[in-house]
Amino acid sequence: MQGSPQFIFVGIAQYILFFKFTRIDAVKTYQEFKQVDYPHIGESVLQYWKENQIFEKSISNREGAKTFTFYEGPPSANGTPGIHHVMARTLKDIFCRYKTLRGFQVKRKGGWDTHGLPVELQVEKELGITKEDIGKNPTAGRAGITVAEYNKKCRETVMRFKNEWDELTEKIGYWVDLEDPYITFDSNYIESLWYLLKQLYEKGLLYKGYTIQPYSPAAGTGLSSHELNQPGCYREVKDTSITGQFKLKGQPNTYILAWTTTPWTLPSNSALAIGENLDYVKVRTFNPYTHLPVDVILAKARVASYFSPKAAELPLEDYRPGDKLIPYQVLEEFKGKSMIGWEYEQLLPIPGLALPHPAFTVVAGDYVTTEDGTGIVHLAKAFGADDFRTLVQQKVPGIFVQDELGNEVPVVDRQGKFLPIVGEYLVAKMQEHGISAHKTFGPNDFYVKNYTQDDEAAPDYKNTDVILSILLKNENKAFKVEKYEHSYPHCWRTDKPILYYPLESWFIKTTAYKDRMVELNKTIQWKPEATGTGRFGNWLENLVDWNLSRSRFWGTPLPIWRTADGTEEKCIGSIAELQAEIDKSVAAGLMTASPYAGKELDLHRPYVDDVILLSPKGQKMFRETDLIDVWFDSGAMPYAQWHYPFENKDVFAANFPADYIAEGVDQTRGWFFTLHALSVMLFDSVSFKNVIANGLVLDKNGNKMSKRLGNAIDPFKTLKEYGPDALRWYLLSNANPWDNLKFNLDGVTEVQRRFFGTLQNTYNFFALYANLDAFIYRAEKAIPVQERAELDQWILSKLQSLILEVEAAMDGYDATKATRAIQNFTVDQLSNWYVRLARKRFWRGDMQADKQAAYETLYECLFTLSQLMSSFAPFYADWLYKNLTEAGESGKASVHLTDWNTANHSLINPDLETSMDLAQTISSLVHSLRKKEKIKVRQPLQRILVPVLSEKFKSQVAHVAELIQTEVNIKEIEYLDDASGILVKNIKPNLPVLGKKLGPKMRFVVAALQGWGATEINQIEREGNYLLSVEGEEIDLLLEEVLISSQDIPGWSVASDQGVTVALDVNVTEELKQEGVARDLVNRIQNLRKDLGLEVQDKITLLVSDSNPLVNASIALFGGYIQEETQAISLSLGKLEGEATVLDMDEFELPVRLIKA
RNA sequence: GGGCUUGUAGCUCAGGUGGUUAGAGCGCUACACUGAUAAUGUAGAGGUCCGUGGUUCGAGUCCACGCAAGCCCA
Repeated sequence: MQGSPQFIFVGIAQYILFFKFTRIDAVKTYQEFKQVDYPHIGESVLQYWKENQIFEKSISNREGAKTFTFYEGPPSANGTPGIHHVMARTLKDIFCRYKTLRGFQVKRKGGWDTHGLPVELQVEKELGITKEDIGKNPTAGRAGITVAEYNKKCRETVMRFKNEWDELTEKIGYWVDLEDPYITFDSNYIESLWYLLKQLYEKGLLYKGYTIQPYSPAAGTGLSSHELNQPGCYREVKDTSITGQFKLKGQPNTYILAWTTTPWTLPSNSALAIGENLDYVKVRTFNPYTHLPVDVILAKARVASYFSPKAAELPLEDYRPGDKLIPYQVLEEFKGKSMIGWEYEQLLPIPGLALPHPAFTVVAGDYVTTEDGTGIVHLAKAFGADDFRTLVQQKVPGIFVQDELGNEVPVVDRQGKFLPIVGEYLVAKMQEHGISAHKTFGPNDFYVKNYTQDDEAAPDYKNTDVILSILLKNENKAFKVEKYEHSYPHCWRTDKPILYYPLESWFIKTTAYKDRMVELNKTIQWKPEATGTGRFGNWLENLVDWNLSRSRFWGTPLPIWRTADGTEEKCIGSIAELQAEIDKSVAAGLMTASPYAGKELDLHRPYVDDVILLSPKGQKMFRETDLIDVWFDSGAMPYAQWHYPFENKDVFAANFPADYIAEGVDQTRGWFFTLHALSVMLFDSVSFKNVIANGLVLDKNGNKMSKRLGNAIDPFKTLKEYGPDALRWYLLSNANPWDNLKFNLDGVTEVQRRFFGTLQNTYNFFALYANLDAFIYRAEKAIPVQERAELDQWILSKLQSLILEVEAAMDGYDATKATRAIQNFTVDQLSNWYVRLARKRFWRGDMQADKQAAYETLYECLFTLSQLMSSFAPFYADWLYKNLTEAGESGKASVHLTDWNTANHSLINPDLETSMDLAQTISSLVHSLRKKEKIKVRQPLQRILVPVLSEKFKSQVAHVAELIQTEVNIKEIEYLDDASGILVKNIKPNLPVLGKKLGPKMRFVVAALQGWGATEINQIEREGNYLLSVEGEEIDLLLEEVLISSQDIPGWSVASDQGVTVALDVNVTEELKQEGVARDLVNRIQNLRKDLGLEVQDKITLLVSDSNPLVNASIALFGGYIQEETQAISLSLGKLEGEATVLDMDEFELPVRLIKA
């Protein structure tokens, strides 16, 4: 090596390096690492990125390039981040990094979700107050807080853990712009929202309507679901339940039975719901109250609850009115589906409450069960959320009347009593049926629950439900009436039962764009696909209008002002418009001054509520007090993050729609929907083209992580122990991100050991020898691939295939495939095969072409890997990249600033890859045989036999013969072809091919082939076909329809796998034995060297005891080899006197003396 | 209750369009290698492919009905 041109060249490079980096170990151009501290790599690379602004450069470098748009779904910073956030954020990060390498400019604006109920609840809890206290003065015994103070507190709370979030984001290497994030409480952000709301308003898509909510007539207020979940709200109560008889039209004397625990809703019945897949029966029997014969319909599974089994045998004709047992007979059975559309007569035909078709028909309801009742559910549109939704979807009208303003109102008023229209009917019916009660009822006295403090213990006490049930019994309209104990929600303030009641809300008419949303959804690539077609697609198919209203305090106010009578209203679409309207209002004298005069503009409550505007007709308009759903905030981020359209119109245009977004699958009806809905309604576009909906991160036993149970994984602790790269790699490679992940730290350890450890070993191996040989990679001086060894060509071929595989996976948003492919290449191909077989090339001799080629090949593999893996393990990849490139000074400042190296197709050599596969298979088979025969690999053997059935196969094996020979320590490979005459062939049907041709006749042919011998096989091989007679039919069997293999060599011990068969010649000749001893000797001396602590390059002298003829013969023949391997400058046989080491040679002992030269 | 997802070795996961003997890694057992060495290799054991029916010459794969777990919605 001394004096070679290569050395001089390298020497200069080192010289330069010495001064540039002032390294102490200046001879070493590639850094070597004994142990690797992965967390430290994460920290130091992060530091490097910060100091050199690598993230900023990765974007500014791509100025003018095609854009790849990513939208950040804003997290809420009022809680600390968990391990599942690492998953979500990693998933977001990798595709942005990948696309950057592929030449796109990828801007990623961070964002924060700041409004909403969770924030408010947290503040309520911390202040020890409830919703009732907000906006009230403190009074005796109660806290109180102004809306202004309350919202101030919310604003403070919501960013409380921003620092933790930012820290996590940085430490896991999620590149997103944290300097200039969008914040949903920002005035500019809200202004954009107002603009969008006004767009919807002007399209007529914003309207005020009803939604069925829990309502307390006693308190006169709606209750939120969280108020309803307060402990003690649900109580066991006894209510009158009625099974009503609804008379069918077109089927004489036939009734549908439907059960309700709220009889007061029966006057509002307008449909009946069945379960499409449930079984129903028609039963002939008698009404237990009127004793009239009736045919009734109910779910088959409920028959036993309505009829006594003892009565089943009784003949119908024997029934006498008053009999305890009522006979019954099942007439027919059918599926619920067949009942859809059946018409029935209105149960209570109250004058003025008639409805047109399709009212009073049977519809399908997905919530119908056979757990209680009749398996048929009575629907009253005004008084049940399910009822309302079903009837809206089925376009069935509900029972409502018009109030004096022309608005539709239910027949129960806000005090919880029937309107006179029902009251009058009931008064008349009570007279008609002679029903007496504890008091005289007037038309205005029918409260649906006891809201009037009536004494329930009073004699003859009857509530509205009871009165209704009596009259239904009398009119042959009730099949069963009984007290029923169940759990029913009560108002936490008044203790009175609540009603489900239609309350006013603002809606976005998403249903108007349903078809378009469905259509555009089909253009989105969902990962996994089923979330798009199923979960999201089905949701769109069953879309209802978006209820926008929230009766809360901390959120985006609805920008609609209305007159008190609701006849005039105005929607405000910008701050400027608001200012102008305020000015008008002030000029008209409605306000003395603008509430914002001299103050900072805050569009939140309570300030915006102080604004009174002037209507066109000169009336006062007040803001509708509702806030809007926070999901509108986040769904509008494509526009509002840029303050569109007030600023950045061009930026928005260049970044809409997103190419890619990712969030948890729980966002399907949340962010994914609101993004989609708004873009379709406002821009007739999707808002994202590709989306990954990731699953949950569970603990290792598959349970939900929770801080309370203590099974939550702390991301910061995990990062500290394992570093970011192994963690990210584990999250991505272990399972598809859309499946739930059972998070197990052992898995992270495994990734670290198996993948990163192996890669690191490979790098260390390279660095160690490259430094010894002073090798530095120079692309321009590299040896052309076709001039390199076959092994090099092979690994480079594999490498190109890997690049293609990673590209395909990443272009299809499949990170798991990509990471697994990289890992398999690194561990199986590069480390366990290439490096192992090529090792000797690195440590032998001078720096000739073969050795240089080996270095270059290994370097190119590692270099390419650093780029391929950089999206997934950004810290380690950059560190590896820097270690590889610093020496040559050829690299960029970071792997993340490089351009993607696409695959070189000309280097892909499928034949060579097949050959190498064969080498691996054959080696494995020989190992297996050696084990079976108990002959260790160190013992050389003469030959293996390989049957070859084609020339191609033979040449493919011959190609890698030397490799196999070295790998399994044999002298030669002998090929057995047809001519040898000793092959035993096997024939099997090629099933996929033959199955299509033969179908049912297959099994006869399969049976026939099993009986075949050499004659038949030879014939079909010779002639290309064979006429087979089965079941009296001639079948022409073609050669390509069968598979012929050789799995046996008579007289030999063989092993087979994947159609390859190998036999091993186990005969150990004297010379082979001697060679074996020589190798054993080398092995023992190497161990001795190591025990003595000798360095690789240390020379020794060796004296071997002249005591064993086998050893003597071995040394005579292989002394040179032994000396070379053990770096012995002398090797002599003789009598050992004094100090000697006794080597255990398995079969004998051998004293030697080893002295360092 | 509905929609969707998942169920394959002790554990984590692969298994286009149905094809004969269902694979990998970890773990376990044994052995080998020893100039990548706190590294590595090889082999072995380990399966009712959640269950039951069905379609088919043939089902882990397709269909139906269940069971179990999870998410979302009621």
